[in-house]
Amino acid sequence: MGREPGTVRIEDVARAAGVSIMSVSRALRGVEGVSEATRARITRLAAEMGYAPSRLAGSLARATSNLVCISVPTLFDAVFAEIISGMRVTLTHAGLETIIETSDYSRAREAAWIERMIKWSPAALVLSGVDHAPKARARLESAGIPVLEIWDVTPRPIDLCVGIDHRAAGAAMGRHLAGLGYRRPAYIGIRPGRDPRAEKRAAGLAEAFAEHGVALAQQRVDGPPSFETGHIGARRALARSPRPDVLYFLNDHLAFGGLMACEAAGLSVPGDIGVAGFNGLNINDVLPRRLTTSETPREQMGKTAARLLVAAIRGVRPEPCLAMPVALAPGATTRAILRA
Amino acid sequence: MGREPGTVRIEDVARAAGVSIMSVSRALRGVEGVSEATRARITRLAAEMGYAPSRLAGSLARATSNLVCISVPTLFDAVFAEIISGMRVTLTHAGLETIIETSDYSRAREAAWIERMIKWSPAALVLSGVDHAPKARARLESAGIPVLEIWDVTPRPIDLCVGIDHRAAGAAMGRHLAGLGYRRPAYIGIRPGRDPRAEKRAAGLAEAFAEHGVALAQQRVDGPPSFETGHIGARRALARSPRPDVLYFLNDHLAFGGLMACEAAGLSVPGDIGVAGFNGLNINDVLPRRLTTSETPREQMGKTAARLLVAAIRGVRPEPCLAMPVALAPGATTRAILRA
DNA sequence: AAAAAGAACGTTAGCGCTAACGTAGAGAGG
DNA sequence: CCTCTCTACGTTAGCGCTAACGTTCTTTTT
Repeated sequence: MGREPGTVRIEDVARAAGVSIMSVSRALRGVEGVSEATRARITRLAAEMGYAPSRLAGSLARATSNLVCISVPTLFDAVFAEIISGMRVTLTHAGLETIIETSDYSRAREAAWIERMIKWSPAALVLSGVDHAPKARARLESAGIPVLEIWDVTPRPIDLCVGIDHRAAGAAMGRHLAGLGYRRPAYIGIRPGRDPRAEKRAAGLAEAFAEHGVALAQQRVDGPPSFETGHIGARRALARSPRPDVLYFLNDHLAFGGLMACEAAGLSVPGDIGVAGFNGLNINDVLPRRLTTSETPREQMGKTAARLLVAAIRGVRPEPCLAMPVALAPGATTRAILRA
Repeated sequence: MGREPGTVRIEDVARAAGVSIMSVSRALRGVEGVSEATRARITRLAAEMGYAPSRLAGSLARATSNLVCISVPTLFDAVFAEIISGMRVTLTHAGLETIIETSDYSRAREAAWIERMIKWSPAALVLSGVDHAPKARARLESAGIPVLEIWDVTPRPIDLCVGIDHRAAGAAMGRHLAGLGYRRPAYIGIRPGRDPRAEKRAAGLAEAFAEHGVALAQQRVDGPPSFETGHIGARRALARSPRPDVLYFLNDHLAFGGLMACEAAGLSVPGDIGVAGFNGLNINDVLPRRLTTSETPREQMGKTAARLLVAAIRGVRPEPCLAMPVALAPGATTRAILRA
């Protein structure tokens, strides 16, 4: 309850300007109901006095804050940093503040965080993916807060979703690789259940190869989705018999680690084995051989998502689900043409 | 002002429990003044009713929130993600919520953000580096909010600082490289003024070489601190005459890009040219030749910083400035021994 | 010129919570 | 038996702001 002694309150500005606090409130919020002359005087005075309107009080009075709470699995992967970066421009422009959480691929952590965030009366919530704890989904649907799901798509989003079709992306890569004549594919990923999007891509890949009567081998590594994990996964996959002829990694991080492992094992890429990743990270721009990958529009996805979200916050309900394009980017780590 | 219809208020819980709202408040906050039986009953009821105490109202009444606002230059670089990750564990455990901002290496953006954050009555602010806009510093000193500066050190922090001595780290690398016989060093970085810490490292390196009467060449690239920027910078540096015999990059990202550029140019590393970076990123774990670099304790720094910050929030003033160790990590991208 | 309309303010009543203080009743001490 | 103290509550008065509704006073309309 202690009122900070140095704090300038709206009342102080009102007194100094010789008006009521409502005029100050209206003037500073840019709301109608004050003459331009008065508004200018108040604005100047407020700046001089170093008045900073309390968001706590304002949000409490309006029963909603300008916070947009964003949950991503991790920030170690630049992918989510890029999506967030894309969103921020639009959100900041709309006067919204962002809170970021990293769930470390845990639904329970995401659910607990949602519970905490609701207490802030946020303007909106942004979740990564479309697979959430059932409790969390129920809570959100009853809370009436706009929810945006990013990075994945579903026909039944909570409110809005903007993402990519991971299964289709995996299938596209699968068809591409199968078309190049690969017949002993292996997927290198982390423990199942951690990253649902990666599982969908793997499933898509498996589907595509299944059309050729080929089964997908899987090599799981218990660890974070890192360079090192790809390195380990590749080493293990290479030790298998028969040796895979192409490795599809969870993402480009793992793929790069895997590429290093293949070369360290004395294998020629793509001569002896193919390597493919996912995302189109910028490490690709400096590699002597570009990684075969699928390019995802992270920044653009963020921008689009934020635009839709701002509209939703303002009461517009646009199309509920938007799928962004994924571009297959054949590189030099897989064959260029069908091998006879 | 609209009271959301579905919202459960503390009053609703109080009525249901047949007690006053203060008992509910006390019970749920774990404060003394309620019998254990009553507390248990209230806690159970609150959970059943789905009551979520409003942080807005609570923070307003207390005149301080549980928000810790953290500003970092970028999240594209995993370095800051790791520092944040280290801090979060401790902060979350202490019941603090984190807000993250990326300033994109702009003091003006940092200053504007500080201004916005003050309106939330945060429990503390965390800034990256010790070089801030003068206005921002003044504002913070008068606001009475605990401020933690991370990633760099200074004898005169705003409140607390936990970081590393970048000049010393640069000097240590300089002495190491000079000791290996390198005499035509070049620093590859981004536009001066963007990253003050990198400038300090470059200055340290220059100092060390100056002791041998050697001047440091500099190659600046106008761009983000990325793989690509290192690639471009290295290409340009290699075109110079005389050609440098060792390249010290802003960080490991640039260094890796530069390493690729050197190899693409047909140079042998470390035979023809040495390459050194900074940070000790985990990409190093999968490279065929480890990059010569300085390892920084990011996660540990975050943990330590958060511990100090929590203490400061609770009113304890520990040592104001803490320097963490930086470990020189000679790799295979520089000579192993002095060349005759 | 009287009535209606509109601009530019001010007043009132909260938003949902907590600090500080008040109070009733039980138990202890003399 | 009467204080005294302590526990377990309740009551009061805000925290700093905004929505909704008044109140002037000027301008427009008929």
